[in-house]
Amino acid sequence: MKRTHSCGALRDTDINGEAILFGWVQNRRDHGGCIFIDLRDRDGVTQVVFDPERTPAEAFKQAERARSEWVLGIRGNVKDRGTKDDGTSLRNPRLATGDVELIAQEVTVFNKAETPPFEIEDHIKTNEDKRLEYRYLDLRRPKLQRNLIMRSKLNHETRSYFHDNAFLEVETPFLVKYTPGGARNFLVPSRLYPSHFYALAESPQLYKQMLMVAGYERYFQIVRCFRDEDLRIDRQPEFTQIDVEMSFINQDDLFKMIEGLVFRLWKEVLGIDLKQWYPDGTFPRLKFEDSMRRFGNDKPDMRFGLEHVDLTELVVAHKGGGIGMLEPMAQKFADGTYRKDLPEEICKAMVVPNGHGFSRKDIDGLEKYVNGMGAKGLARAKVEGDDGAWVQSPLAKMVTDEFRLAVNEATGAKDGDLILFQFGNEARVHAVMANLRIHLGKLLKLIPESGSAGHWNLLWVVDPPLFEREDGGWAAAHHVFTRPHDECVELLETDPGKVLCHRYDLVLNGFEIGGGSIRLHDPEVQKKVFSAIGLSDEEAQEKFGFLLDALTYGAPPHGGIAIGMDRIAMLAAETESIRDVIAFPKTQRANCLLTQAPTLVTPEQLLEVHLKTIDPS
RNA sequence: GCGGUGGUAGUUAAGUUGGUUAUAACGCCGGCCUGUCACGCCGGAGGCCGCGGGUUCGAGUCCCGUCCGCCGCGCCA
Repeated sequence: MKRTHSCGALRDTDINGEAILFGWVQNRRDHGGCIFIDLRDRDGVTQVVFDPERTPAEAFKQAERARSEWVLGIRGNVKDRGTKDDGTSLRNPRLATGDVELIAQEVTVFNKAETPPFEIEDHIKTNEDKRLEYRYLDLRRPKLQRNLIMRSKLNHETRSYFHDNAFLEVETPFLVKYTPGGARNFLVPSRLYPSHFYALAESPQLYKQMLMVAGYERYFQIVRCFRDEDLRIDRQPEFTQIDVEMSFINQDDLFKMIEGLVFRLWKEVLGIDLKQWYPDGTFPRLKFEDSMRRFGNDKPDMRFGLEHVDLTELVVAHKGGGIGMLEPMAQKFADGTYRKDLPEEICKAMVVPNGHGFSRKDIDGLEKYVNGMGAKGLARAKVEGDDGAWVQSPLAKMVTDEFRLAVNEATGAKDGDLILFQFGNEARVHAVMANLRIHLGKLLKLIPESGSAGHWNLLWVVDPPLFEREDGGWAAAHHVFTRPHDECVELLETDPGKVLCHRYDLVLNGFEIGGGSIRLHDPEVQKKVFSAIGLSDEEAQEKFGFLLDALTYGAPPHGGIAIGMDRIAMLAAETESIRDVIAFPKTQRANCLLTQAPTLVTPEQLLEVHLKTIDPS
């Protein structure tokens, strides 16, 4: 018996022909006379009819015995589904093959099946641990099959696009030298060198730069990366990047190349023309500083408003505006402890239009939410009447009229609106307000809980600072080979916090789907960067010596980007978890419920790699 | 590391102030049924209530510990 069609192939044009289908029993409906079996493969489902008047007795007996998930081969005649006696059609418009059915003539049972722990259907609700334990069954579900088929197309189009644009696909090592700083590495003990370890590559970053030095000019790779950090709904310990690096280009050239890729993927894989939103083929650019000010993070979801308003200057001008909690902060700006251009503390507000609909209980719920984010509370005020009075607000009794009116004006809040405030540590306020904005966006149904709702908002976030605060000093906010803006180079020594750099993130509907930079290839500037973060020449040499050496042998100007394939697939599949686009994902505690990895190993295995383990208790 | 939430039949869930034999739906098994397509009807089997301790005459329910799933914070250059 040889298969002639997939289970999703038959159409009314095949009527009166013969077909042989192989697949799994999706469903069996026994009517005492007729038996219907829905046969499923990765391509679809076809209804097979066992009719005592048209099906040989031997095949009919097989249908009586068959059960869910048995693997069958069925030869039969393709027939129109016809009509009922009253003339209504028996065709099933919900099925791609619903115009036809297969009248079984011969059945081969390739395999029987245990009753699966859950049904192989999209609509069945099963907890994720069970799904992961029986992942090979979960993966039979049409939804997951669609996701992985789509992901395969993303891979294919990505390769095709880069080959069309003269890129070379080059593989790089997974077993690499441990590099301190950044993400935690997985360690792999060396058998040949006692006490020595490889690290699993957290990305091919340094290798792709060396490929540029080697003159390969255009490199890409769809590559697995490993990071031993705690997991999230969009993070796995091993994940896939589209890794890209180009020589002799500037930021605009790189953007153009990646924009072309995203346009192509959406067109070819999803059938969506992004030109309807981005007619000139480019994505908008938003300065990091503006993104932080308006949205509180560097990956804003701009499908909706609820923008933040920075009130720090007002707080300072009004010396706290009568609100005791704001006074220490105002004082520190006044006496010069805090710089206005690099504030350590800020005050932000967000206006909920017509927020009077929020009850005390609703707002307490919001406060509970932000407290979970590390906030100390949620100051709020409902604006009422033509004079903009604040009501239902703990601030109302303290606030001066001048400050209240100034805040109303700055935020644009008017009668019926609700203002929410956060103040304190800059990073904390941004983070809390950014999360609160998303939370409210979903609560107010400005964006869906998950998914695009048919709206793809793409942008570049550009020009972030090169350094971030750390323990009173400065640390590299990105990798240390990020090129500062030329006009900022002298600030490296005088005012590192003000140095901006050629780093960029690609953002889609509030998810960072890619990030990269133009690299630093001038050894003099590189030294100044190391110096600013307190890294000595020796330390730099120890950590990155091989790349620093490489850069001295004629490095071309170069830059690149890494794009998160899992996140793109997740967003494109309109699913809320990265696990739905990965065939064999791990749990949030990085367990594999299917194989039980990680496991203990025997003393002999440990001895071979020269390790002793310590009982954590 | 921290916070939240959950773990009861194969699966998904309900289970009241602690109180008789722990429910339901789907699935499974058997019977009936010739047009269903998440078929329908009748019947049946199926339980370490995550695990370990404690309180109590009595624990699915209360307390302590622990393991696991999920969500978030920290972390992720």
